[in-house]
Amino acid sequence: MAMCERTCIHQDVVEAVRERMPPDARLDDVAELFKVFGDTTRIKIVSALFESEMCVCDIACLLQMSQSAISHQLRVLKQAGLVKYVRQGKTVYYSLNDDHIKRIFDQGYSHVTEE
Amino acid sequence: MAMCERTCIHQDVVEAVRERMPPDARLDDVAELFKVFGDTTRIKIVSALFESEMCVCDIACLLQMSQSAISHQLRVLKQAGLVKYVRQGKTVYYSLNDDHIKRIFDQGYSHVTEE
DNA sequence: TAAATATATGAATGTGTGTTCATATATAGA
DNA sequence: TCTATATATGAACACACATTCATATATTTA
Repeated sequence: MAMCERTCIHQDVVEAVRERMPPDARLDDVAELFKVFGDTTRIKIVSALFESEMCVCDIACLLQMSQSAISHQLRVLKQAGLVKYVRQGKTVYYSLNDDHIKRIFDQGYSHVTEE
Repeated sequence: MAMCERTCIHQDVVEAVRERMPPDARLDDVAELFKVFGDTTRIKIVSALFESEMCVCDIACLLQMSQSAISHQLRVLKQAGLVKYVRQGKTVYYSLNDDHIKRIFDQGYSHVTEE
């Protein structure tokens, strides 16, 4: 049985880190946010919306995926507060909610390209 | 049956967006990276390592989780190239690989706090 | 060399999630 | 009002994944 599951090795370090870390709830929110970006389909939708607002139909066409799959993922993006939409007759146009999203994406993008 | 799964509504928009979007492989990499950040345990480990390098034992102690669970997640972080480690006797000290990680985290963090 | 400790890892399990399929809803036009 | 089209959504299914459990490996110390 492992000793270290009950006792820390460096109590002082652990205490210091614990005090300086953000509260758990905050970190959970951060993970939740990144999780939304952590899907191929969703990141492609976001990437597309950087260029132009788009209707569901066109996104499905662009990504060669079913309309249903796109709708479901747009729902996730909407619930995360990343996209907004405007209805115009039969079609619904989606766009990004703010440009902070672009900054988050760019940081990730530059990380994978700088290698 | 939906018409829009075969035909785009705005061909011109779709074409323009397609041309300006990054290649699929790149976007897959970006999603993969964000997915690593998109887990509560991993984001807490990363957040802890911002403060100090730490051994597996202390991380487990800090997060009140099993040593095994932490080891498994450190493996994921290592495979993603986010952490490095140094062995010192029986203990292994993990630390962040570069400070780009901090910038990515900060963007996500400020997004969830600015609400 | 034997015992203790820190870490790593494979298998199993339960849970989460993305897509599909079928269908419902909403709007426009005939 | 009936039909066509664009979108939304619930259920089902397959797959991914995080943790646990048992155990292996590595290193130190007695």
